[in-house]
Amino acid sequence: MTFLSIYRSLHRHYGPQHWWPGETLFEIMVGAVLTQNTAWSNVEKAITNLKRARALSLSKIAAMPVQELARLIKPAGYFNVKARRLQNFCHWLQQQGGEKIVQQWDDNRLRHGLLSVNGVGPETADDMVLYAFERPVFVIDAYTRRLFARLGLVGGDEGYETLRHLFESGLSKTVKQREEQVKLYNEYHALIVIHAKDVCRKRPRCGECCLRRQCAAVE
DNA sequence: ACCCAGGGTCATA
DNA sequence: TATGACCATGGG
Repeated sequence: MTFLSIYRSLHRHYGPQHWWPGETLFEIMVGAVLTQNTAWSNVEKAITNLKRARALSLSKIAAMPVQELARLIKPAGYFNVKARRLQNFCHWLQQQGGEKIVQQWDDNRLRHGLLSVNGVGPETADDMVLYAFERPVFVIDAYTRRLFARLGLVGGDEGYETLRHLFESGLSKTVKQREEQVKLYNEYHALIVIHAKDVCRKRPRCGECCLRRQCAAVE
């Protein structure tokens, strides 16, 4: 089995996912913070609240009292933490001159810039880099670790960057074009998440295919 | 009633 | 470097 053959199997089974759910670049970035260790259905409620309050914009979130922001995003959980994180991120983005400026940066500068924000870790940054800015980085999340550890392609306890490079180099042998990489990484991560949810709901704690925390041999 | 989710930070050793 | 505590809502 290879990284590419597994992708093909997932794609054949589930079909294209067209991620990320979100209408604008900014909405995708907000969603990336809100979905930290949280079910997407809860994030949707929070985003709906922001839209209804006409608060889903860089300037609004940056200027809003943090308490008010926390109230709006409450359904997403960890609302006090995430309100601070969202504002940290928006303040940073404003200081850089906004999306249009940051969009012109090269991949590495963009990634490191995002990572410099308190509350934006590797996965959140890469969600933004891949899905909002359409740059070729492979997103590593808990499901990805568990699934590929199960399949025996990785150990599972590697660091984030190590894993990311394993995936990227494993796929770059056949997919070399930058835009093709973006599409592939985009679909691949989406398929992994869909697959994990699918398998887990069907067979909780089966001890074999299930990717929940307690099922997985790793962790 | 329990398990967990598309993580990240901070304090401690 | 590596653990552990902490954050919190809502669905299965």
